Amino acid sequence: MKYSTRLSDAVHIMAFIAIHQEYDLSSTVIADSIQTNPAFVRQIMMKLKKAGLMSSVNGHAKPSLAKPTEEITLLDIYKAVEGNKPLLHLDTHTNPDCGVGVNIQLALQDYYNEIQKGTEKHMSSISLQDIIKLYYQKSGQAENIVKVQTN
Amino acid sequence: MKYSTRLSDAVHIMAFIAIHQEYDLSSTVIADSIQTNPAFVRQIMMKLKKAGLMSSVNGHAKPSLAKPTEEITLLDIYKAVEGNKPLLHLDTHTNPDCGVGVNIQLALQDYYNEIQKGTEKHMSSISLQDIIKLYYQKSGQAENIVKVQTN
DNA sequence: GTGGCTGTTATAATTAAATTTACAGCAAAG
DNA sequence: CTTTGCTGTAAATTTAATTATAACAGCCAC
Repeated sequence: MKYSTRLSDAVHIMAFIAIHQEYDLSSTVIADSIQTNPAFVRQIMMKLKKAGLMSSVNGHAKPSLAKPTEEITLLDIYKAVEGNKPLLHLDTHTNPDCGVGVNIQLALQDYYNEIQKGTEKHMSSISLQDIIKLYYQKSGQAENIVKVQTN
Repeated sequence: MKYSTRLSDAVHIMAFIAIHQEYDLSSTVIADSIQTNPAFVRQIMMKLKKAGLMSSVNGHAKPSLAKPTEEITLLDIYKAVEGNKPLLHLDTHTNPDCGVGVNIQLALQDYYNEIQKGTEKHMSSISLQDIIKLYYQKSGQAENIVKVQTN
């Protein structure tokens, strides 16, 4: 399949909203920045909304974050758009008549779960605010602009 | 796309070889355990071989591990079969005319790299021996059988 | 030499994802 | 109260990474 870029796109959307709170932000405007189409943006936005990370009103092009950027973590966004999809995937099609096949996968599962937990812990330590701060560093803008635009 | 199960299958193959060193292990026999086809098994085995994790002789159905199971890590196997494929994927199709789009993805990349490094460190701490040990626990067999079969 | 295997390539089928189209319903403007 | 543009949502299509399959040259042991 294609690689999923939902997490990246969702962060993009959230950051875009945080940075441009003063403008009208239709799904079309956001889609133009991601270079995708509005329906896809709306699909992701609905997942973020259902996860309690942003809010919006039907027919009204003014989405807003539901919490301060410091309180939204990368893990929150990951869970919102990817659900419980793990990073590593077992092969669940092994031969059930082969004890080795089944039990090796069961053993692997324990280690995959451990890895997943570690990664999620790491993701929960990164906030949207951290990402936006780094974004401003990357784009060479002054730090005080961050404060103006995210309040 | 489909989810990649190459890592799981590669571990399966390595463990299978470690556990059944006394038998002839044609790609067909191994494929039967994973319930896939021999050519796919051979493709993965070649990657493991090129990474220096196992050895085999053309025309001879007796593959063997190139190192003791304690010295082969999950990261070694991951790198062998997935190369530098990351776990999280940036959206590289954002609008280049939109500064936000580009710089948000650049900021994200730094955090993704950090996460990747953490995960790889974790994977490098898990050995094939660990997985095989847990496999024997899962299949309810005595620990001493492990020693007989992996020496 | 024969049979069975590995190593290798090329092609098809599968599957998860993104894209696109479509439309019902809401909100604000006139 | 009608128009316009938007959101929310579902369905159908296209794209892309993967697995599956087929084919065959070359090696090994008998």
